[in-house]
Order: sequence, then structure tokens, then C-alpha cells
Amino acid sequence: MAKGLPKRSEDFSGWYNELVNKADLAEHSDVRGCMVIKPYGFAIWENMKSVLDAKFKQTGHQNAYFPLFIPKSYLSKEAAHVEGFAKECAVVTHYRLKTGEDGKSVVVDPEAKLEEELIVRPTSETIIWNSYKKWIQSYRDLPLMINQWANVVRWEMRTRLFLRTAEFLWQEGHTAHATEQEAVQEAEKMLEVYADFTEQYMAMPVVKGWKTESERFAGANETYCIEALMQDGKALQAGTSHFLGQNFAKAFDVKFSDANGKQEYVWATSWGVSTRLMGALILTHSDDLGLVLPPKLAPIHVAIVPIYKGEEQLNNIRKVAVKLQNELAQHNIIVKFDDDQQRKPGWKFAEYEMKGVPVRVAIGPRDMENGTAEVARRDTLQKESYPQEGLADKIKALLDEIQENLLNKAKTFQTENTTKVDNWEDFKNVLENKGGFILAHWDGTAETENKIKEETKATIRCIPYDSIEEEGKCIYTGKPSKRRVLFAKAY
RNA sequence: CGGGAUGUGGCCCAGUCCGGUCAAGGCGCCUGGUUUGGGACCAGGAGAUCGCAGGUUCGAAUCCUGCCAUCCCGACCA
Repeated sequence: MAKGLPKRSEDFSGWYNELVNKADLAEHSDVRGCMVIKPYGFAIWENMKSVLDAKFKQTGHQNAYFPLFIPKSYLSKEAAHVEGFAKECAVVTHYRLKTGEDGKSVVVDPEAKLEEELIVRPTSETIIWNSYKKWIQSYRDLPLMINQWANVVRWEMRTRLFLRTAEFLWQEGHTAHATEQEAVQEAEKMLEVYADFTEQYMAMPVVKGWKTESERFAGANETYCIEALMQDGKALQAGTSHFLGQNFAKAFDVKFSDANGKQEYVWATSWGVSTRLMGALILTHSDDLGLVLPPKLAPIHVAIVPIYKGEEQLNNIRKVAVKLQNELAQHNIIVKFDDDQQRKPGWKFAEYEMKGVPVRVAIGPRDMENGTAEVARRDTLQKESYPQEGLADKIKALLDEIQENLLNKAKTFQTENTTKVDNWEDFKNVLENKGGFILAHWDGTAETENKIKEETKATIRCIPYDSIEEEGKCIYTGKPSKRRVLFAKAY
């Protein structure tokens, strides 16, 4: 049994916090709302990052880097944009410290006040578009497709490790196009990239859709999003892609000459996913014993635990383990052979379960006599003995099976926890007693959306791509509606 | 920012009401030995300005004031 990990059924958020801590993923820093991502957690993020980075490059994007600081005046050039972010900006006002009057402390030097305050980027549209103005003159400069891996700061009032931190790591793509159609296609394409990543790598199914007007990104004409359902029945926005129209082009005066020499404003997109995906990964698969990782993102795929009496037995087991390790290495399967002498096998079993290592192999004297090994899978906790001969192939297949099983399990969960609802009573009932996604009709007004939010805390997560046209009545006002939208309580 | 709770070696925490050899215990860590098929055992050892800053007092982990942080519930959250 796990030591000290609260049960999900009793204290879900306590479980989450302890898991992040005990699986060695991250911890709180001394700075409010900011986290230290520890090596094991960062290794998972690096795996996510490298897969995404490759996908961005395959779809024609290049990486670049823009400054952390944004002049205050830039932020206010796009009205809706500044409105959306103003309340959560960190501001740099001075550039120097000096020794305080007591001779020990340091104080801000009042002489060193900046002429114009700098904003620590909450997102980089403004500073990037300021550069794009210089980079784009002709239709030959388009499309301009750039991605940046960076940290951003949003001064949130209440934070949770990975799910909402004041500083977080992310990537932000920023593209410029000659035509509206091309920009819309780009925004849609990148959402597909995200959805493909979450399903194929994170084993996390998502609902793709459009945000309602009131949930849109500040400065966007359209926000596309992927929404995932967590184990506790709450929704998590896992990624967004925005069609920005000509809003930033106009704000930063970015025009190009088309083939006929006519001046036009360029069309824009931006899109991003963040370390919040780490939270999504944890909340989707993990259990009361600890983290459960999909093999495609796990830093360690296989942990080998030797069980032995004395050096001689250990050395014999080591030979088998190293051979297996080498065979698996040829398939890029990362193996940890844990021959730590201080820890007993039971401790190691629990440890690798806590850390979500997909496959554990135990080899002891009994196995050495029989030429077998005990293989345990993290997802189902099943244990089975296999011959050492051909074990590498067995494990390789098992890892694929685990990846697939995790996705299927999550899909089943999502399906079972997506409820169609046709009236207000049922809506409140399902929300209260079952949770999850709710598909219901809505009259399309921000007013109704807001009232539902106030009364139930549920928000419209998105208007799903795949919701079919049908005649219906808004569950709140009874007014006619053409399609169902996706409601849920959200993180 | 409002309501509630908490803050004591790396971690979990006793002690705070009623000020005076109280800084206790468990986990972890270090050394040595015995162990190893589901979180081992014995012996020895190191480690604490009791969240921070003031104040009251002969004396403060304990009382008072302010601040900071964390957790839960709200507000907020492309």
C-alpha cells in the first residue's frame, strides 16, 4: 500500500498535491505561485516538448526567441488584448538596487526608475508583432511561421502545481498569412496537431471545438480548443489555437504588398500548450498508488528489481538484467536496473509504482532456476512470469499494449461521463451528482452562458466540432437552438 | 482580495489554552553489522535561530501586534 498518499475518493486535491510531491515531479518554491520542476517531472516535460517540437517543424514552423520584457505601451496597442491580461501582469519599474540605510539589506534604488515600465510577458503577441512589422513587407515574406519555447508570467490569485502557476513554461506559435483563409487553416491545423499529440502520446482523448465569444482569447476572432475530462469529472482546457484576424496587424501596422502591389494587412494566428499538460497527464491516468505514465512519455520504461541473497546471486541476476537492458536499448526502451543494496524489493516496487514506471521486471533466485522473470504492468497492476528467452520482444509489445490500454480506458471514461441533457433540472442534477461533460442546447447568448455559470459554476467548454445540427431548446431559456454545446465545471 | 485552518531539524508532527531543564516522537539521513519474492532489523551518530519582524516579561515555541507563506471555500483565471 502506498504510504501517505490520500485516496482519490476521499480527498482528490490532497491526492493530487501529494502525488506531485511524492512522485518527485515538482514542489512549491518560496515565491508565491511559482514551482520548482524537479528532474523527474522535467524529464516528462522534455519528452512532451521534443515530440511537439518535431511536429511543429514538420508542419513548417521555425523556432525563435523574443524578450521576456514587453514595454508597457506595446501591450495596450490591442485594446481587447490589454483588457484581458492587465489584471495579472508583473511589472518591472526599476533596474537597480542599493544598500539600505542599515548597511545590510538591499533596497530598490529610487534613482533607478525606468522611463517606461516593462511588463513580464503574459504572452508574446505584442512584442512579436512589433518585430513582424519589420520583417514583413511583401507577400513573398509570407507565410511567416514561428514558434517560441518560453516562460510566461500570469499573476494568478490561486495557484496549483502544474495546473495553474504564476510562472509557467509553454510554447507559443505566432504566424502571419496573406489571406484570411490560410490563417484560419493554420489555426485549425495546429489544433489537430495538439489533439493528435494528446491522444497518441499522452493517451488522453480530447473534445475539439470552438470557444464561445466570452471564453475567447483576448484579441482573437476565433479560439479553437481541446478540452479533456479529468478523473474527478472536471474539464481541463488542454490547448488553444487562435485565429487573430487582422487585429494585431492593425494594432502594429503590419502590411504587405500583394502580387499586384496593393497594400494589405496580414492575417494572424497564435497557439499554445503549457506545463499544464503535466497536470492533465497526472489527472487522467494516475491512481491511489501513484503516477501512471503512458510509455511514450515515460522517462523510464522498465525498472528491473533484483531479488537476491548475497553477491553471487546478485551478479548472476545482473548478467540477465544487463542483457535485457541492451536488447531493449535497441528499441529505444529505457531501462533502469536498480541494484541499490539498501532498499528491499518491496520498497522498490512501491517506489516505481509511485513514479508511474510502465513495466517492472523482478528477477529472483526462483526465476534464475526456472529461467523466468516476473513482469508487472503499472496500468493494470497485473503480474505474470515469462521466460527470459524472448523477454525483450514481450516487453516491447507490452509497452505498446499499455499505451493503447491507457487511451482506451480514458476514452471509455470520457464516453461514460459525457451526458446528454435536455432540461434544466437534469442539467443541475447531472452536474451535482455525476459531473463530467454535459451536452446540452444553449440559446447562443453570452447572457444565458453567464447566468448558467453563476448558478451552477459550469461553463461552456466549447462548441464541439462534431456536434450535429438538430432542433432543440436552450436548457435555461427554452429558446430555440441548433446544436448542443459542451458544458462542465472546469479547472 | 473576503471566510476558515495551518506554519516547530529534509518530511510528518507533540508541546501553545495555563510563559520557567520541552524542544519530544516517528520517517528520512550518516556509520557499522545482519538482511532482501510487497515499503527490513539492531547499535551508534548528525541535524532546530520553534515562518519572519517587533513588543510584553527576570524569562517567550507558548502572551500581544504586524507581516509572509501554504491548504480548503469563495472572488479571479485567453
